[in-house]
Amino acid sequence: MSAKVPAGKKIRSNHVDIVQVAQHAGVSPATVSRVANGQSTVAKHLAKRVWKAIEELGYTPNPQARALVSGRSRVLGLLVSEITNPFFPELMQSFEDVAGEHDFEVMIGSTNYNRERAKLFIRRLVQRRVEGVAVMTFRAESHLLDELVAQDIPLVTIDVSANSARSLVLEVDYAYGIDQTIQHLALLGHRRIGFASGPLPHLTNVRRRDAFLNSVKKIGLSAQNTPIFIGDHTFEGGTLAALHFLKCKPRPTAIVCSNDMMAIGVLRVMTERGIRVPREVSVVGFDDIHLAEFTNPPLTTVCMSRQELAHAAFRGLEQLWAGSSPDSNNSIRVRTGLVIRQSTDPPLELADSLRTRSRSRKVKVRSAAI
Amino acid sequence: MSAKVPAGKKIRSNHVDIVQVAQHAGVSPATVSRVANGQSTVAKHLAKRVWKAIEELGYTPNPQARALVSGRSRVLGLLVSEITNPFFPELMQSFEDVAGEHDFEVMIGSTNYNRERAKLFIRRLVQRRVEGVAVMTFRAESHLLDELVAQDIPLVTIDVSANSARSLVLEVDYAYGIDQTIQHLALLGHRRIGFASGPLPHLTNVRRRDAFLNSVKKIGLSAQNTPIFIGDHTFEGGTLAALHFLKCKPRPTAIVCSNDMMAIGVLRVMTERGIRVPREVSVVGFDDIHLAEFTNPPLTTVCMSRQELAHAAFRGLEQLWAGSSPDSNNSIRVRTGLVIRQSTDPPLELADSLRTRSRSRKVKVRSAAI
DNA sequence: TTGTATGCGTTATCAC
DNA sequence: GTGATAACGCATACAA
Repeated sequence: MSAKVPAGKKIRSNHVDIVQVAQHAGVSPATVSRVANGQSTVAKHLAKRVWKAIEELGYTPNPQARALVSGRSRVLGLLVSEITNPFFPELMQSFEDVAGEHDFEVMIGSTNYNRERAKLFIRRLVQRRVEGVAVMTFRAESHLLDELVAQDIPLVTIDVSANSARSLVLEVDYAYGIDQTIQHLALLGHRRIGFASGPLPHLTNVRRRDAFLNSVKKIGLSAQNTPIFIGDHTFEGGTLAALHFLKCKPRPTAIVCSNDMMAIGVLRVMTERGIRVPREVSVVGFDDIHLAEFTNPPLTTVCMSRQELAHAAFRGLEQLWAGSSPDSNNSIRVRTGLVIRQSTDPPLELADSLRTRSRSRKVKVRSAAI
Repeated sequence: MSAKVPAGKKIRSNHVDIVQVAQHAGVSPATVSRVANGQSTVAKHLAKRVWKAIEELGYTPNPQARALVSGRSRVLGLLVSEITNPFFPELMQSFEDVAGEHDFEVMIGSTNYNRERAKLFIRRLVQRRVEGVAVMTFRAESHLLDELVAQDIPLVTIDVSANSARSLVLEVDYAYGIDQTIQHLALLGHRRIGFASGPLPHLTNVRRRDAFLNSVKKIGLSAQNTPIFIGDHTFEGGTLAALHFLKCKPRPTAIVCSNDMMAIGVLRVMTERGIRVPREVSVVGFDDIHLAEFTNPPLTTVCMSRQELAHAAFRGLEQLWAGSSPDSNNSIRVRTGLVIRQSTDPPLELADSLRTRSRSRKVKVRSAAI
């Protein structure tokens, strides 16, 4: 008979529930549910009353209950490589934004190139009953995705396909931006262009390199004038690439990098050696990470729009939910485009005759593309 | 009597549920629940059998059902300023990691300094019934948090307190790192040190500035030798600050910035003007964002550990859940510390006599602190 | 068109 | 210690 309440136990939420709303509006819970879910089968005057009650009571449906009964969690997964790589934050934000607009929550995880870590995150994804996951990792860690595939969870990947009927791959059109790059360099007068590649086990890097090879072939450059260095997409890899190209004879007058971090590494070596960029050597990156605007000089680079990527990924998921036939067009294209900043100029030999033109070009901080 | 199944309707999950496990193990669902939740009141041999069944069937409890009945969503909110600011990704990752270890999911949102956006995110947080939120935004947008406070949701903030009984503020010890900085500069021989502040409406910036003022006073510098410029924590703000200090007479030999982005802006101006850093002017940042290692030269800066911040935030939430008395020690301290890289050197006047020492110092890429 | 009743998968409250 | 059974808040099949 003690009045003692089990401390901190019955702290039931102060949230209004559907029954209260129903009473307040003088209708049944079912009707409230229908109104809240935008079903048109409710009489106008009733719907109005229900909305009023909802407003007045500040009712917000309990997502857990909703998920439980509908079998749909309204949670998505987003897997990225590493969160400290400046490429990804924008992607994450864009993806959260689209998802949010469609009333989805997103669980974000980064592999940090660590299998265990990825495995753990993926486990949490399936436990949370995600309705789909965007694998924005540019890597073929397909066996990591097995658990997802086994659960038949819709999957959107980049470049490399998961082996699942309910998956779809985003095809990045590397060729377009790289073509622009090479033509930009050719126009400036460059005839010896080095390429700093990423690790070739990864399909994405093979594609970037092949696009490069293809583009330089188009403008008639020989293999000896298009040396390739295999790096690892890190800053250090960039420094190594720079040192490599510096030793090449003849030395390339322009260096195209497979990502921005390597380009930044190249920039550093050049600065340290007193080699002026772009006067003595032009440098081009890839990705257009936020940072590229703040390097010294600002980096000319190929932009792969994170926003476009994120939107494409979400659209892909939608297609999968709609059950698009797997063999139709289950790939979505994502474009790329050159952003010209200040790390490219005519090669030294041609510089004087073009100096004026080049200087005027430098005025614009960001010449848009895409 | 048609066999036609409402297409795509009854796609009930293929997840094993607690009842199946119970049957498989020959016990009641309640027992399975107890085992799964680690209650010690279950007989050993039964527990063993249950675990076996769980393994064999690959059972994972449905979080939605769990949340529904327990009233605990196991979801946390994390609010940051802007995701493209390199300070935050690491913070986000660390926070997700701690949270994950404790079986919490986290919803991440960034304000982008946009009220509407923040408002929207916060609404989603309360709809999702988050059990707590970390407001890592360094800003006093307290009225934005009203909705959270009204719902009595535990809140952890930085520097500035939310007006809620269930909140707690992380006190960053700016003074420690800034003291180290000034002493480092003084040791190098600097007697004229400029400070590029962030916008002063924000308490965090006031604190940083005050810490600076305090530190320079300690080494006996006059106000005229410690000019202050009020910037805005952006790259552009940094360039403005640099231009300002360049015009000061006497010109400061060292510039301390309230954050790294401004320092990077300073670096840029100096490079453009042909003023060598650190030979002619030393530059120090604040935050130690990832990027600081890759600037030219690598930036000496004050590190505020994102990991420490994230852990502190989570600990704070735990304290709040435990119901620590609000007046006890409801503030948690976070340390800072100087990371010496290569953007600081003795001032030009003293340079020759110290050249050797300075060069040897340059060898280490990252001299740790904290 | 509206209301009633059932079930989603789990934990909590009882008896046993 | 263990097992029935009743919530949790909602959507929905079905009855009205």
